[in-house]
Amino acid sequence: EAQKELERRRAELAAGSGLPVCQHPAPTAPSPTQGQPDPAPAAASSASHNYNYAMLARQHSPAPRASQHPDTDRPAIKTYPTLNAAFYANNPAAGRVWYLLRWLDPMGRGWLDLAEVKKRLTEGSERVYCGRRLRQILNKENGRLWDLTANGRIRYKSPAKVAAALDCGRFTGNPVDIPLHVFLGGIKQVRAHFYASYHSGRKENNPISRRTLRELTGVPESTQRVYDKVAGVTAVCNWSIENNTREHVENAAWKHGRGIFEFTDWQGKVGERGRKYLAVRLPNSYETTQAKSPKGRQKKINRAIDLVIKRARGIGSSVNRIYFPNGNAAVKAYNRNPEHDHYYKLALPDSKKPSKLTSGRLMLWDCIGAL
DNA sequence: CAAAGGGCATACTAGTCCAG
DNA sequence: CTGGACTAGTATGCCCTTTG
Repeated sequence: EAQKELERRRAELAAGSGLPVCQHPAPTAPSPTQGQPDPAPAAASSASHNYNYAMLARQHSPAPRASQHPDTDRPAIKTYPTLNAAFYANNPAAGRVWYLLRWLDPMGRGWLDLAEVKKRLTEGSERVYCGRRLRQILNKENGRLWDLTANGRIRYKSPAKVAAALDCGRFTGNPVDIPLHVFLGGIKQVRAHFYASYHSGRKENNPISRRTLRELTGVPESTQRVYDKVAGVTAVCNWSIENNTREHVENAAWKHGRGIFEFTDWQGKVGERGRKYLAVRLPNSYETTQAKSPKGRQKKINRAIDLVIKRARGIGSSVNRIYFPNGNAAVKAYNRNPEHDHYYKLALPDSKKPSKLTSGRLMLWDCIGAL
């Protein structure tokens, strides 16, 4: 049946060597404008703006928003993690379509011929839905993510407008490239990559607990693990090393409860070989295969969002732990404000031997405890 | 529109483990 | 009642997608 046919096509895409995608406005060459502000206009910007951007795009030829995925050399779509989280929570299918619309409009005109869109997304190598399903999605988000106009066009909205419509606030972190084939795959894959982009867009991949991730992305812990596998996110196990003087033992026990355990440093990563330390497990940190994308127009988008949404900024909840790449930075920060636990990286991770526990890497941290 | 099948997301429990 | 992650299994119900 058609269901099977769809499965087959997706399997092909997943196996995807070569990927016969997008012959026509295909942004194949690496963009010379990469790293420059993204010339994609806000969808609702004036006609003259559109004209200028179009000229610009024509001069520099390749697509403004689409870039090559460095790992695979396959085409990718620039996405915004904040938006991805909002799409995830609201309507991932529509989010997928919105990104694909931008992909299908490499000039960034802000509108597309509806018939053409339907054709591309329901037939051939970019097929993601059957005609009816696509219609449902388009109708449902009409006025929110795009406008279906009387003259047979679809005018998709700018990132800022979409952010306002979804009420997701300012864009944080870096934009993230998600390979095109992900958008052409199953909805699970799309959701997984929307989730993973949170990790990819973070500036430092410091430890962060599953719980916090749930609060930030809306993805429950068990689902995060599933998505990690789907989207190629790997967890790094983090342990904090405490000194094992009597005073410290009591201190650590008081602070961490039963979470402490004894760590024997056979390899001499911390000090002399074989010495024993108290250790505490910190939250995982995560590594992804998705590539960061240049910030481009993000500042402008955020400014536009601010015109719409007024919202308090800064750290909302109290922070207990702060992470630093090295001891110097931690000490400096600690001297400024000793009210938090300051952690810094102790040893380079052992990348050779995956442990039973993590099936991945291990990172050791030292802690300058809060006063 | 209605229906249907299966995929998918999610929650929950229970238990385990804490370098190689 | 202070850690945090992971696995596996079970259960449930929604959603996705297609079709009649």
